[in-house]
Amino acid sequence: MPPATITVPAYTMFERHARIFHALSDARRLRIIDLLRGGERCVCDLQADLDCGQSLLSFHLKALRDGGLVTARKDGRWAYYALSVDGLMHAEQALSALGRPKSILRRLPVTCCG
Amino acid sequence: MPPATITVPAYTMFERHARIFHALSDARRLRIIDLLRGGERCVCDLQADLDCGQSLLSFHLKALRDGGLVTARKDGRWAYYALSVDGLMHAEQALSALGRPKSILRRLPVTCCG
DNA sequence: TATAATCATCAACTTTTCTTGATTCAGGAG
DNA sequence: CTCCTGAATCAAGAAAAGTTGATGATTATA
Repeated sequence: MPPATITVPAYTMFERHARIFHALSDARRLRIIDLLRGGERCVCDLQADLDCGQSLLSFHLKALRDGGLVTARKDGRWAYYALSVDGLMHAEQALSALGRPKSILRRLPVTCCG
Repeated sequence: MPPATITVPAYTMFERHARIFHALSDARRLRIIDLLRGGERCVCDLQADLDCGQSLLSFHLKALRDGGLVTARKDGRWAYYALSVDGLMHAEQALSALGRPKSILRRLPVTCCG
């Protein structure tokens, strides 16, 4: 019998980064992040500030978790969310890489057409 | 006759930033940006590297234009795209603002529940 | 002028994401 | 245990985004 193999979805770097930016691509989620800039908050507290349904908020918090932008902590029957310094750092690194020129040679005018 | 008024859609800062991040939220678009890191490129050239249909590429280039991440220039029958330094800077500013603590006072533990 | 090439846009369709309301689960209070 | 509350998850529908192929505008080339 062959050894058991686990098939891991092979995400490219572009897919990983796209996932992070997707978490940031919604105005509601940016508002949530803005609220969390003030420090850790429980969900019911966020709900009051955002004036949106509970399940909708939960949906967006999940999107932020999946993107690694926030961390969740349960205490009793409350859930506390906070910004993930690591996640934000990854996002900044991904973004700054996009603007970095690839190589001085490649920057020379490309004569593909015309 | 009352003076003509132009109704401008009132985008919040969050909506503007969400639009920028949305442009970055797709792996294909990140690949395009990566190709443009090497310098300005015409569409037919990009198409060869991306191995995707022409109208699809055009669709994604439009998304990048709308997000302000790239600039387009027409020369004869060719269109040349390049990274927008301004656009990338805006994105970086938007992102770094998200991580900046709002105020020392607000960082004190919030006692909303429990 | 006629032809072919580049690229944007449109229409139709598929897939993904968002939204809402209901259900479920876990923990604390009575 | 039973009831209530905070929060995640599910199911179903609405909205948005992605994909494909066709059409059209513009411009170089024969």
